[in-house]
Amino acid sequence: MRTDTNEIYVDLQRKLVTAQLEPGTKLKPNDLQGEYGCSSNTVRDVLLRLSKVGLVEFEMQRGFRAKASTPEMRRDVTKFRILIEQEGAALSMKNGGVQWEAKLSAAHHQLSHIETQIERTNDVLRYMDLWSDAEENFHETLISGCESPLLRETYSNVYAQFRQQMISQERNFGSNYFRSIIIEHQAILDAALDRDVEACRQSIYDHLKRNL
Amino acid sequence: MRTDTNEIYVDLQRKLVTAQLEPGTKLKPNDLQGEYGCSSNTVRDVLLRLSKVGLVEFEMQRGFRAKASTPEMRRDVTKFRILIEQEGAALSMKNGGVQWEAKLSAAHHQLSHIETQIERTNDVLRYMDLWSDAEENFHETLISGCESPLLRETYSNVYAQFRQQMISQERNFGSNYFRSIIIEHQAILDAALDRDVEACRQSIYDHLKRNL
DNA sequence: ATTTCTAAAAATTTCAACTTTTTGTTTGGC
DNA sequence: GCCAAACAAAAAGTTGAAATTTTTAGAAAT
Repeated sequence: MRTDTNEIYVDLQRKLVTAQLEPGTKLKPNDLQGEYGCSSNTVRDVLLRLSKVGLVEFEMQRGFRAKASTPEMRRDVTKFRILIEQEGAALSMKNGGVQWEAKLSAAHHQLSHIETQIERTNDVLRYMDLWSDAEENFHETLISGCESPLLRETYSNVYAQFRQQMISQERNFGSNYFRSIIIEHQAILDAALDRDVEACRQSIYDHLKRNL
Repeated sequence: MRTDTNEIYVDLQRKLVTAQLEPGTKLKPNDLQGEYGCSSNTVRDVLLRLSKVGLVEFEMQRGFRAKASTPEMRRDVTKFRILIEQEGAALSMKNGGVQWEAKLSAAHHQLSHIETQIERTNDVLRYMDLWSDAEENFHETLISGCESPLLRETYSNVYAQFRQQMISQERNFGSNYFRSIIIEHQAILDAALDRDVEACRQSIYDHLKRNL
């Protein structure tokens, strides 16, 4: 009846990027242990692994806490995400083949479908999880042709941290917001498929600059 | 009489970046436990923390191994290091004050002193540890004015991985080698102090391109 | 000879008790 | 009344062993 360790990892990860565990919260293995019906040591293991992604801060003899969120950190993670995503996209445009174009096109189609639904129904909550996955998938697909495992892994971490930092901020989730990002995602896709590196860099910047 | 956990971390880290633990080696907590007079679980903790830096690979239910080294990975880590270092240096040149210039100048002075010694005496081994520290310090100081904790942390990890990947390769440690890098480090310093972003980007590239 | 299956061995992960360190509170001195 | 030392409570880290999983190796079957 024990929860699989990997499920604990995934569950904690989700709680961290959705701010169910708010930034700065102390994460005590002993408290969390109860939730999952495992020993505190197992939780400790999971938290160490989450600290690799940057969602959790670890300090020797002082335990763990959900990574803090400050205006400076939010600007930092945004700047860094822009850098990595621009570079990854540029490399993808250089190296990517038709297959990359196809995958990107598909990812965008799916994302854009969900975003249109949200805009029409104005029911953000209902589609939030779906949208989250699709957004991440689109951005990761964008850089997926870069042929650099290190860059991709770094991006994946930065994206997670970005979510974590911003989620508590984004109270601007009206349908206006989605009208904007529909256009922004489209601009990124168009530039990418055109292999217009400068336009793509610009549209990535435009997409994220509200967080600077 | 127990070894402090942090010492275990530092010791393993050193063995990893110096290839005393060769890339790809399986790292079994049970084997290493003996070396340090602690339980295997403590070693496990340390290895999880080292996997955050990217020196150790971890796979669930399959344990740990020193990160592998292949030509592709060496190229990847080099490309990525160039990217991060160029960007960090550019930002430092933009944001850095006199203090940054002073620290950079000092770091270079120290490094250049050691490199001159090595070139004269041709006794690489004797100065290797000193040189390693000075080289890392110079490059980290170069980007230290970038005002982005994330970029600095990423660089620190990438630098460590770079070392790990290259150490087994660099059999080109003759005095020719040091003659070259003395010039290269000087070029980086000069460009940085001149705040000539393009020249600095170029000299960073020139410094690392041999590994591409 | 190659593949598949099974049993033993080895390695990894989990656990709950124990030790150390940190944190917070109370008490006593100034 | 304020600071500091001592104490108590809580949290973090460590341990050795048990439980689980993966790997290895040998036997049986195709």
